Amino acid sequence: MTRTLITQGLNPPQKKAVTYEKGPLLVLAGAGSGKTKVLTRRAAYLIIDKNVPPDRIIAMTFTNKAAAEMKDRIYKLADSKASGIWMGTFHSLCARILRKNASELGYTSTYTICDDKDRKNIIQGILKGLSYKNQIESKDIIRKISRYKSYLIPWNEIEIKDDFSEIIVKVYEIYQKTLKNNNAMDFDDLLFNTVSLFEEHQEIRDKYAEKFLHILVDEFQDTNYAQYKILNHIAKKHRNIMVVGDDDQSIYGFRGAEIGNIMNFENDFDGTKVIVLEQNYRSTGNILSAALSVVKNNKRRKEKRLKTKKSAGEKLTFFWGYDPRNEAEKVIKKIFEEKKRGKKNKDFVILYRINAQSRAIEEMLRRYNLPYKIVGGIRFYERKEIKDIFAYIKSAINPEDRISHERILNIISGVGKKTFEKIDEFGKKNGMSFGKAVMNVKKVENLTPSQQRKIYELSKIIKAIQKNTDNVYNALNVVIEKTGYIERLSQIGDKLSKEKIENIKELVASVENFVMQNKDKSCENYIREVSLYSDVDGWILNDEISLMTIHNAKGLEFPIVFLIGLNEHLFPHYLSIEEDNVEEERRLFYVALTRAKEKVYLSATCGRESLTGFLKRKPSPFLKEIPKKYITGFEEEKEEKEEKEEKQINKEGFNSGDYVNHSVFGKGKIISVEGKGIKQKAKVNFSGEVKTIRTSFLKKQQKND
DNA sequence: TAGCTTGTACTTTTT
DNA sequence: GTACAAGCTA
Repeated sequence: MTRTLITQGLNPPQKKAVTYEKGPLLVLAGAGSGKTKVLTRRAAYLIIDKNVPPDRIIAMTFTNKAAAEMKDRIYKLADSKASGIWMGTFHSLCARILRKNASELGYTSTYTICDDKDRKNIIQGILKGLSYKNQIESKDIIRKISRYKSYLIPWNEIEIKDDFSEIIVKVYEIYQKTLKNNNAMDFDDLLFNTVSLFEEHQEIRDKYAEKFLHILVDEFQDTNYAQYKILNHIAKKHRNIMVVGDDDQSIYGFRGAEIGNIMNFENDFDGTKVIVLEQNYRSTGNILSAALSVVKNNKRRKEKRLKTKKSAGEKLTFFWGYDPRNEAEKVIKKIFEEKKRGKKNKDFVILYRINAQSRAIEEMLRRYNLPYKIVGGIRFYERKEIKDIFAYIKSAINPEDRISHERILNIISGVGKKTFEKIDEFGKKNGMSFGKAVMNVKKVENLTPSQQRKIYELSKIIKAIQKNTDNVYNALNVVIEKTGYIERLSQIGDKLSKEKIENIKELVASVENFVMQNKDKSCENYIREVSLYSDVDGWILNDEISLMTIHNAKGLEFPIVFLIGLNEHLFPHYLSIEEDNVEEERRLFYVALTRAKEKVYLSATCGRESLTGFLKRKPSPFLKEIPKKYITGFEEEKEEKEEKEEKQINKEGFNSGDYVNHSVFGKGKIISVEGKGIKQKAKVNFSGEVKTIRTSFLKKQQKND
């Protein structure tokens, strides 16, 4: 692509940002203002127009998906000239730097990256060992430790004030030592250790600072202290750092994101040029105005004048659901209406505050046979069967990794914790890594002959994997063939096992793809990449309705957005109120609305059934912040009336023998009825096919219908 | 040591 | 209504 094309179609401030010459640059980019476009065009501009070698440019994003999209777009602009550019998430780029310099910190380059589940297991083990288990929850400890790490505070620098902080420091210390013993790091360590590396070895820091002529940072409002520090280090020499962000979209405060980083950038980097992008290209007028009216209520923000050239469009539409199921059913009704007007499944996204809210929607989508995809939630790579398979490969490449070894030992029937400890003890006595101890299992005392035989078989499998570590596809096939993992699953033969086999097949396909697309096909490279993958990343859009949390939706756009569960307690979440974080929740609401291009549907429930009866819930206070001229269907007084109507429907008596109608299955005859109220279920015969269905989904039929 | 059963607590957001 | 953990038994 030529110079003129690189700046073609850009508005003046965008063009200014893309072609900015030298020094620190802060781009305040409102929602939908072409943030990614500016970043990718600038990268292409530097490479093609300014002849900057691509490996001297580093571009940091927050999600792998954003990185993949940027990569894709830059290659479209600059072709193979862009190859070699450092592009990825903060975590993946740090992992890369650490892999090269691991020995300086006492790790090897094959170190393992622990995911959340590993972390939880380790912490729980430590709590058990210290008999703190009943005093404190692992969840709280994990949060605290993670917080300390994101502020770069090691365990031995924490001031002990009370019993609680004493426990935390103790657990933190043991946790770090355990990780080190396993040649392992968690997500926070990737950032923490990169800073340690730079600060303890200035010559290494200087090397990277010299190397990176240009630094480009996306979603700057979500950087935490550690990330900010990393940027400071690598920007030290050339100071060509461009950060793009929107303080109104800062929604990761709980993870240590510092909105102050964007507020103070100008102070920290002398001579910063500020460019503001205020032209929104995504949403219609009503959507943008509604979103801005809400976020305007935040005190801590930079004033902006975001505008759109699109027409006002339809108003936001609000509706009540009696309870989450009824709300879900109404969402689906709206989807069918929109589909009649020509919309496709992939045009819809259903957003919610917390993952648990997906259940009611999911159930209903399945009932109506609508294809959907949940983005986030249980991540593919955190599934048991996938972690098991990976544990074999991880054990082969990192002999210090006890966690993975313990996992694969446990798969063997007749081998458990006791056996693991015996091998561990043997290894420690003889100065061997755990992996080496496994290789010498025949010398371990007090094992039954069958245990010895089985573990010896395992050691042969590990050796076979080690012969194939340069190609992860071959290594994976060794694992599957030699362990008989799939055979064992198919012998169980239930629905769950079949699903697991499908997941493994999906894994094989994705590994095959990885091997085809990457020069470095090694197990190390593959594991390092996917350890940092979240579910959003592998996300391919078929014609499916998307379901995700608002957090996961950041950076995405859809023609039609449903935002459900707009109730007190849930949104803003009650815990965030306790933590005095309502402004962040309001920004989250802003992010949700600004995902929409054409239409926003908002909904709340009157409450939900609970053990103590019907629990009434008020609407979210954010709804009241939307001026009436932008929204239709929301009147607080109406709440009561709607609720009564819903109750009436549910009171309709259903008896066996009644003829009923169902919106999907059609006409049927009730065989039997069970339960009362909203939970009432009926067995219904739909022309031969008998189904059990909640009576709230049925309509009574007049005799001659 | 493994698998089954019972019980209980749950429910923020994620790289 | 689920997911996980602890406890019991074979």
